[in-house]
Amino acid sequence: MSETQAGEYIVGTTVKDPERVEKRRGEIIDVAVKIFSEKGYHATTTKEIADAAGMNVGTMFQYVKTKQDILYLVCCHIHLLVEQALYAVTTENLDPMNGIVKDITALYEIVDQVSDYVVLMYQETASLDKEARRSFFQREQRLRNHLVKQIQKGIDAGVFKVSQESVLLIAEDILVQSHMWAFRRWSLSKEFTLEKYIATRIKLVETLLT
Amino acid sequence: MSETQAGEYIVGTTVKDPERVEKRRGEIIDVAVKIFSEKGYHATTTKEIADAAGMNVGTMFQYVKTKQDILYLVCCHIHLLVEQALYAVTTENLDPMNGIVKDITALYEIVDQVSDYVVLMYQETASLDKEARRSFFQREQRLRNHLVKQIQKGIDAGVFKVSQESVLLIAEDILVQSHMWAFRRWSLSKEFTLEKYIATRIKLVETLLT
Amino acid sequence: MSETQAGEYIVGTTVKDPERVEKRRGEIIDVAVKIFSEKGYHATTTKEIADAAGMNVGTMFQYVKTKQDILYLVCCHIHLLVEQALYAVTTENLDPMNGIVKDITALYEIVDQVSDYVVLMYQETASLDKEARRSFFQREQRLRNHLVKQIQKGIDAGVFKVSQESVLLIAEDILVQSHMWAFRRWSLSKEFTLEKYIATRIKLVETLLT
Amino acid sequence: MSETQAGEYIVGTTVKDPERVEKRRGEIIDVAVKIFSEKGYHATTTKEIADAAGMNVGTMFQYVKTKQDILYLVCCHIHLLVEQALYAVTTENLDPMNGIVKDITALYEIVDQVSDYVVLMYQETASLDKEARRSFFQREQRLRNHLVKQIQKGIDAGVFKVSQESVLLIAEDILVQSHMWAFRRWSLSKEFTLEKYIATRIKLVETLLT
DNA sequence: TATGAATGAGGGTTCATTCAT
DNA sequence: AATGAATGAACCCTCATTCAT
Repeated sequence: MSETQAGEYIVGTTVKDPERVEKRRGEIIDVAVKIFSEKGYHATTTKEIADAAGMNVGTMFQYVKTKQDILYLVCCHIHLLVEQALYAVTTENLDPMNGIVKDITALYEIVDQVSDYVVLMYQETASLDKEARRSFFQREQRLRNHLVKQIQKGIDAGVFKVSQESVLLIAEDILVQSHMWAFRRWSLSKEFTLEKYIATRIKLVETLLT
Repeated sequence: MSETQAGEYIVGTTVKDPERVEKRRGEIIDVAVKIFSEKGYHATTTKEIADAAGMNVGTMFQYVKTKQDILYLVCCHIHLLVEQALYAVTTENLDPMNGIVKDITALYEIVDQVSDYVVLMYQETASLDKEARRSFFQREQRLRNHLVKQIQKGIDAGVFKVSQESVLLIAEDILVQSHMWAFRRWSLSKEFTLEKYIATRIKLVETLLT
Repeated sequence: MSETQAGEYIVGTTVKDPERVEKRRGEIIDVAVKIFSEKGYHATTTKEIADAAGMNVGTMFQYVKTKQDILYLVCCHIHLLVEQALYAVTTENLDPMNGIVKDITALYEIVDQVSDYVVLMYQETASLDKEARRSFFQREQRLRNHLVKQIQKGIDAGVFKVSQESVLLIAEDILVQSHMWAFRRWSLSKEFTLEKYIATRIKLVETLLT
Repeated sequence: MSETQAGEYIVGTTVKDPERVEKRRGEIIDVAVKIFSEKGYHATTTKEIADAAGMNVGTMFQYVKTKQDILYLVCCHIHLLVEQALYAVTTENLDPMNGIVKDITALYEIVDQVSDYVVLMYQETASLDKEARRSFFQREQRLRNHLVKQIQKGIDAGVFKVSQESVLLIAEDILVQSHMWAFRRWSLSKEFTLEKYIATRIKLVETLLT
């Protein structure tokens, strides 16, 4: 019944101590995320990253096997930022509609905060190889499933009136529409502020769900 | 009142005969679109393109100034495929809802046909420089405005009941959701066929518009 | 008794009419001399020259066999400018010293006028192949011999008191010192105007010769 | 009072150990000087230099940023050869004329030894960009100033009778006339051996100075 | 574990020259 | 004689990765 066909992509290292790996990779990710989103993955040099991380190239390549690994770590990191922001909102005690509204708000706000990173994630995901990409998609799926569950709760509670097949699509839409705020900002920001965007979105989702 | 802030990005050439340029560029685009969508822009060599186009590298670079120019031509070409498919449907004599439905169907069907290219367009747009990207976005805007007009007609006819600010968003959504069928196919195709996707989308858009 | 060991280097052409060749080459030289002295021989493109000459590349290569031919023509042209300016002064009726002075003055003045070209000639002469270079050197020799004769006249007249072996060197010096005004202008112009340079030179040459 | 308008041109490197840089650059210069003077700067390939230096291209480009940097190093190296040969002669205890004679002899002898390199330096100096060229000229000026001082000593001692404005010109001449032995060897060697050239030059300079 | 010099294949682009029209 | 598109070898430089210290 598991939806994940395979294990997670594992980034190799020659370093034994897992804590050190975690810490060093954190340093790498922190700078890589910034440089990648400024110049793009391909235009960024491994040396550049190492320098910015205050680390030697050789050292960096002990915590990571390839440049692509860094991209994978970065993509996962960005995704985690979004995921954690979403999971941080408690919707337990709310009625379903308010729950969804809170989720959407949280989602769109975090995307707004890290929109450069979201754009990066969208564009450079293609530079991952099959394995890494699949593994990354699993994470994305996890997030969507969270939204599906939220909507399902509303249906089960008799509050949302929406066909089963629409549920999935609406969940996908909520997600993609948060990303849209990043990757179509060049178009949307001409007409919307974040607040107006969220408000309009919420109104539309209410129309759809009830 | 013009929405275009600047002229179109012009791809340079040293060849004087415009017809020849058109023809030769067509040959370049045809192969580049395929290779790019198979291997990605960065992984593709200019020589590879020239070879595939049955052309000398030097010759190719007379019709194009940089590798990026090829990408721009490719992106525009893909966009044009979508645009033309949309403009080909006649919705003149239809009632607004049927018009939108026909538009959506046409849009989603063409995206389905060229979905690899649409993904390419999404990902590699970032590799264009500012000028070229802006110029490309103008084209995208043109397409969205077409949808806006279609919706507006429905509103003016009193058939669609939707706030002014939602119009733009719905138009953007229709567009992005066509792209979604390409760039989230890995997720959507688990649950949807194209037909089911279109049908569900239409149902949702009917809910929204009426 | 001829000092030229071999014939002149001949620049090839496929065009029959010698007058047309002369005229067209004149057009080529006129622009090439300017572009070469602005950007240098290697940085200049044959197409650039053809364009500037209002000529097609193909056409140009009918009046010239290689790019180097253009350089050769240019070098000869520049040399001719200097030579003609020198030959234009009449020193027939002057006493030897005044003759030399007039020669020097003419020489230095023309070099001043075309100093960029002289620098070009000095630097790019090396880009000529053996044949062309030898041929060019013959022209240079011709000019030096003119000066040798002038000095000799002074010696024969009993006015100049200078050893036979010095004659040649002094002639070479007069020539090179005119070039110096071009190729060491970066140094000389800090202390000298053209007039002062000429005056000082004349004083020195008077010391040497008398 | 400083004659140097700006700092020295600095050749970039990514290698940290300065001693290694010195050593490796020495290896590069040694082969480049030879290849350049055989084939000319433009006709020489960076790979050719690296190969000849028993170095990887990539390695070479860690000690040098551009091909032009190699040319700059080469020009400076050649200039240094000349400079050091000149500074090596001790003229302290000699009377001014003998001092100058010793300087000239040393200068002309070293130029004779490295005449191919001197020609190279003359011709390719133009291929340096503004910065590098200016920096190179500073070195040249240093050398000339050394000669100026030597002459000045003679004037101060009352041995040389020569106007102030001539001093500079004579110093420049001594320098250029040493170079002449290289760049007009094709003409001079027909009539002079090095010894005869030096002897004649010395006689002329004596005439001028006393 | 950290350092940083070495590696070398490869990539985008240029340009003198030719040749069919 | 003029045109201008075609050719393709060649060039400078980069950069992910390794490995000896």
